[in-house]
Amino acid sequence: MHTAPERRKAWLTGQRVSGKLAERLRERITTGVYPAGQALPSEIALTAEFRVARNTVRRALRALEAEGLIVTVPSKGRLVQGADAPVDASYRYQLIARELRRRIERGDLGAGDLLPSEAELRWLYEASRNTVRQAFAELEREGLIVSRQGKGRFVRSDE
Amino acid sequence: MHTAPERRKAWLTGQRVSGKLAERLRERITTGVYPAGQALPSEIALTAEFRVARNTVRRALRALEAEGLIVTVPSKGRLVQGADAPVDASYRYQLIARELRRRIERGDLGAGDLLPSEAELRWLYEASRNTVRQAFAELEREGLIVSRQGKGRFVRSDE
DNA sequence: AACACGAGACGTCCCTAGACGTCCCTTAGT
DNA sequence: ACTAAGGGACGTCTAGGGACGTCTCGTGTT
Repeated sequence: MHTAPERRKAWLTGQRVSGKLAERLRERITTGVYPAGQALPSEIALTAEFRVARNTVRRALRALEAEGLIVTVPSKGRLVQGADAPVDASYRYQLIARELRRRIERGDLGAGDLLPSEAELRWLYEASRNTVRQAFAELEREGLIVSRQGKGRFVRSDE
Repeated sequence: MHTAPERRKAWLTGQRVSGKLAERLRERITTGVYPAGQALPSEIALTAEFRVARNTVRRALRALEAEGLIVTVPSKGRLVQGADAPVDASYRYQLIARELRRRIERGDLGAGDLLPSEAELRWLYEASRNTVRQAFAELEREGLIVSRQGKGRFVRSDE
C-alpha cells in the first residue's frame, strides 16, 4: 500500500522486524516490565500488540530464549528467567503429584494408607477435579498408588 | 434426633421421601415450571433444594423417567419430554458432525473438497475449538474425511 | 534462489466447570 | 433380613478457554 517507504517504516519492514521486536522485548525484560518468574504476553497477544505475524513473534522469542532470558513452557507460556532462581516450569498437576509422592516416600503415608480424596485436594490446592485426577493418574502410572472405586485411593502395598 | 415424629415429618422421612419428591417434581413438570425440552435442575441442585441425598433424588428421577416424563442425557441433564416432540438429546459436536455428514452425503461436498476450517465452524456454531474438533474426529473415525496439517480437512477420496 | 513475513490450518497439552454413572458404607425404619 | 436414605469416593463424558508446536502457501525483498 505505501509506495513511498520512509526511514521509520524501513525499520519495521523487510528482514529486520523480528530483530527489532526482540530488542523491544529484551528491553522490557531487563527493565522489569516483564518481571522474573512471570509469563510474557502470549504469542497471540504479541502479534496483536506489534501487528506482526505469529511467525515473526516466534522468531524474536526464539532469539530471547537462545540468550537465556526466557524459557518456554507449552500450555503455560514464556517465563522470564530470573537472575539465578531457576523458574518453576512445572504444571499444577505435577506440583500436586510431587507433594504426594514425597509424603509417600518419606513414610508419612505408609503402604495401604488412604490418600486424601479428590475433593480434599481440590480444596487444598484450589484446583479443578481434572487437575487433581491428573496428579493421581501420574502416581498411579508410577505404581505408587491404587484406586478403588467407592472407597478411595491407597498407597500401594506389595501384595 | 426427633424423638416425637409428627404427621408432617412422617411424610418426609422413612420410606416415602423419594416418592414425595417425585410427586413434587411431577407437578412442576406438568404445570410448566420445568418447560418441555428444558433440563431439570441437576441432581446436585435438587439435593440442595430439597435437603435430601443424591441417592434419593436419583430414585425419584428414575421414577419420572420410567413414566416417560423426562429423559436423561449424561453430561447434559434431565430433559423434560414434550407432548410429542421427541427431545433433542444429542450433543453439540454431534449436531455439527451431523450437518457436515449430510452435506457430504448429499454431494454438496464432493470427494477431495476442502471442508470448512475449525475457525469457520467455531464461528458458525459458536462452539469451542474442542467441540468442533470432536465433530471432525467423529467424521474422521467414520472414514468420511481426512485431515492434512497446515492445509485443512478434505472429503475422503478413494485413492 | 534464499529468506523474512504475513496469514492461516491443524496438533497437542493444560486447566476449569459441570452432568450423570457406579460403588461403598452406615443408619434407621419395617 | 430387607429397604430407603444419607453421605462419600471414584469414573466418564461434554464443553469452553488458552498456550505453544508444526506445517503450508503466497508475497516481497535481497
